[in-house]
Amino acid sequence: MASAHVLDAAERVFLERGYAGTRLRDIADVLGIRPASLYHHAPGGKRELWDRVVARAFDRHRDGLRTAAEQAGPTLRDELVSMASWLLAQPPVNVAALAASDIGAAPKDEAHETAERMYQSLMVPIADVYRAAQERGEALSVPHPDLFSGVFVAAVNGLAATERAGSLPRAANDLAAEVVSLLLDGVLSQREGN
Amino acid sequence: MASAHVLDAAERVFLERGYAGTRLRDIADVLGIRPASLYHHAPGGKRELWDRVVARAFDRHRDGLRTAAEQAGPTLRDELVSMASWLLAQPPVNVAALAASDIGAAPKDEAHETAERMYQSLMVPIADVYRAAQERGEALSVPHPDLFSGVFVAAVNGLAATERAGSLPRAANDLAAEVVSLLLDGVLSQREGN
DNA sequence: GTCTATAGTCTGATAGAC
DNA sequence: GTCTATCAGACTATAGAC
Repeated sequence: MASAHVLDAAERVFLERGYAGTRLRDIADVLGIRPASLYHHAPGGKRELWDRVVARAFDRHRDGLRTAAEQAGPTLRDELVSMASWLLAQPPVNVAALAASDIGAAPKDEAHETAERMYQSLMVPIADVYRAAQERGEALSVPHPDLFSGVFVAAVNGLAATERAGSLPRAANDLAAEVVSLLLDGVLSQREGN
Repeated sequence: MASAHVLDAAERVFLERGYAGTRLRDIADVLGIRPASLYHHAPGGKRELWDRVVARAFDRHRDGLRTAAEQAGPTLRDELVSMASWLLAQPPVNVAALAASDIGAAPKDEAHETAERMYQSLMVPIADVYRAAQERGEALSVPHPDLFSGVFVAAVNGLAATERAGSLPRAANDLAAEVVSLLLDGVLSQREGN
């Protein structure tokens, strides 16, 4: 049960309004059915839909980020640009903010589980490529991969938000390259890429 | 009406659970009063409490950021470290994510107003010091102040979130200096400060 | 797989006493 | 300024027909 079609609709609404702000009615409207019909696809109701949506989104991010890194060039910069592009191309709004809004509301143990899953799916893949680059001797000045990955994800999401606000009209690939350059080279730098 | 004490309680709960996830009961519990009593302080009910909390928080951020910049040294780096420190010392959780959770839920015109207020209070003060530094010839490689301010706010918030997750135990001032260094110098750089 | 009908609960809000 | 009592509406969820 709970076909991809139903989860797509649920994800769209949950991402836009958060868990508490979403009514079953909203999801049903997107599908063109009645709220009661949702219980055929997800007997556990609203909470089951949420859990499935979050789990699927995090898995997608983990796989997408890993694949993006693998398909990219050999340098940290190439890998990060590829990952940032993938993130920027992702569905409207960021999964992290979505999950964070729920973390405050959900029971403590469930919140912790969500936070852990987010960490594993978003931070770890980035920290991994960063750590590998460190071992290759590429990245030096920021010792902690976790610090970098946290800032990276936040920066890309912030960039996406700023972009959608309309104040920065330009292409997605350019944006990815620009934010990566900002993090790798810094704003004071004038050096050429690598 | 709506004393600071009441707004403090409301802000604490709203910041933690978001607008939709907050019940008047929760705010009343913090104050040790009954939900109905809240209507004496805010006749407009939940929505009025929210509006006052958001307006006050944004004003506080605008003033706090401006003051932090003024009290800091003459360089962009000093100003940004001061601003980052102030942001990191702010109440639990970030105002941006809070507002964003509401933007998806609120009516379109109100959402636009909230977004505009957030932009004016968070992005503009940072973009201002960045622009001034550009005119002094300090910052070069990122042409758009809006791009930088968006990434800056997001990075600091992401840093705060990562910090609270417990994986990076260290002092707040160090964190501020580190994230500013990351943005100004980049991770590949090994140069000394400016 | 979707529907109607409805139960049960929660929540925002109002009225009026103290 | 806070209370009790209460209403009206909205929401999740269930039961059972089609």
